[in-house]
Amino acid sequence: MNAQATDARPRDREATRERILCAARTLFGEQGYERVTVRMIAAAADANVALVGRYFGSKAGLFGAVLDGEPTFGDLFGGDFEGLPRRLAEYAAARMEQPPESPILRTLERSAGHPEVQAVARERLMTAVLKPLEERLDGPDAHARARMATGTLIGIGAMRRRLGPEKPTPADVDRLTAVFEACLKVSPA
Amino acid sequence: MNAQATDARPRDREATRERILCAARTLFGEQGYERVTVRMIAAAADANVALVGRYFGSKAGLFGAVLDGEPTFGDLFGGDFEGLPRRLAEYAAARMEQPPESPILRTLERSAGHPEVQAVARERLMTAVLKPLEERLDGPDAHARARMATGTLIGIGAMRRRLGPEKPTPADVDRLTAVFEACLKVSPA
DNA sequence: GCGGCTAGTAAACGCGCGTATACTCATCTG
DNA sequence: CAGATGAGTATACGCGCGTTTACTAGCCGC
Repeated sequence: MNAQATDARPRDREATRERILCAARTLFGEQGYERVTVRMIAAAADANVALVGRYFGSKAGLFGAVLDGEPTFGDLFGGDFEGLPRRLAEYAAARMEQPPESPILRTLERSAGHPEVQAVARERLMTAVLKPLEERLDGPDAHARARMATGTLIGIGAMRRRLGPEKPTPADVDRLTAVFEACLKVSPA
Repeated sequence: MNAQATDARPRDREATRERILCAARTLFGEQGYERVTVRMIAAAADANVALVGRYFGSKAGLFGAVLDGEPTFGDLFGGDFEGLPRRLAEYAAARMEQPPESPILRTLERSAGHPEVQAVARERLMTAVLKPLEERLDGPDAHARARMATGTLIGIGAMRRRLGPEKPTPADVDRLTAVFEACLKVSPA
């Protein structure tokens, strides 16, 4: 038997790269860009620190790669327009209840820091959330309405982060639905 | 005339302390706890770095002193309950338009970082915003409703920070009013 | 079987951070 | 005017960060 099974791992650039990316996704999602160090990521991925630099160029590059891999909100926004506020409400409620894996919003809302990352974060926020939502909206003020709904989503996440998760009641989901309806409505009352 | 006016400053412990505190308030409000260094604060206050330590014990202590000096939201929440959503909307709209001085929300929303500061930030968010608002609300779910409105306020600030300020139209204020009404209403629809 | 490409490693570099220390000198008291 | 007090200063310490460099060793084609 060649050495022990514990420290034997086949050399595999792709697999290692993937481990690093996965660890980064989790940690960035949990703690945001600034608080996560490349050493933490490397340790979580059981890889060497230098490999982060080699495979992703820099910490910011790795962050960008993480964002690139995040799913779009197409499925959320895609259905019928009538049910959109309710779907957003249910998504937000789910986010309220438990720390999510590491969706784009959480990562972004946690990474207000380095200006280097602000650019990529803002660009991603626009292309992945704001723009798709905006394109779903008819009538005037589509941008402002999409912006308000996005802001509400972010705010709910921020609150959960500050005050801890909270199990939403059915009344909460109803209220959230009303809030998103108010956000997206063309002319308020 | 004794010496030049440019580099002559009377030795005044209180005044210097105040300059540091003021600079910290501005910088923390603009950039958050993590991104602001004590050297930046000292430079902005035209004071020596060591004085920060001497007068406030530590960076976290200085942050706490800043939060202590921030105004409460009593005036916003204090008026008639009917007009509360509109007042919140107008406040949020004003926040959308231009970077505010350094209100508590901005400081808090920017300081998600160090756990040491998280505690004081959360406590402050609760005592200065969430609790006062919650106490203004009658009926069930007061906590959830206050939480949602607070989250919306934070979310709007977060959006402005990400995407830049944007001049809100009257329609935006109307929409915001509707959103806050939806947040605060006892039973949605 | 062996040489070369390259995945993976170890260690260090330079930097900026928060903080602590030792000092200078303006101001006030007698 | 002389001396004490303490506001203000200059500087260094230790640390952890992102990054880089020089090296080791596993795999693959010949």
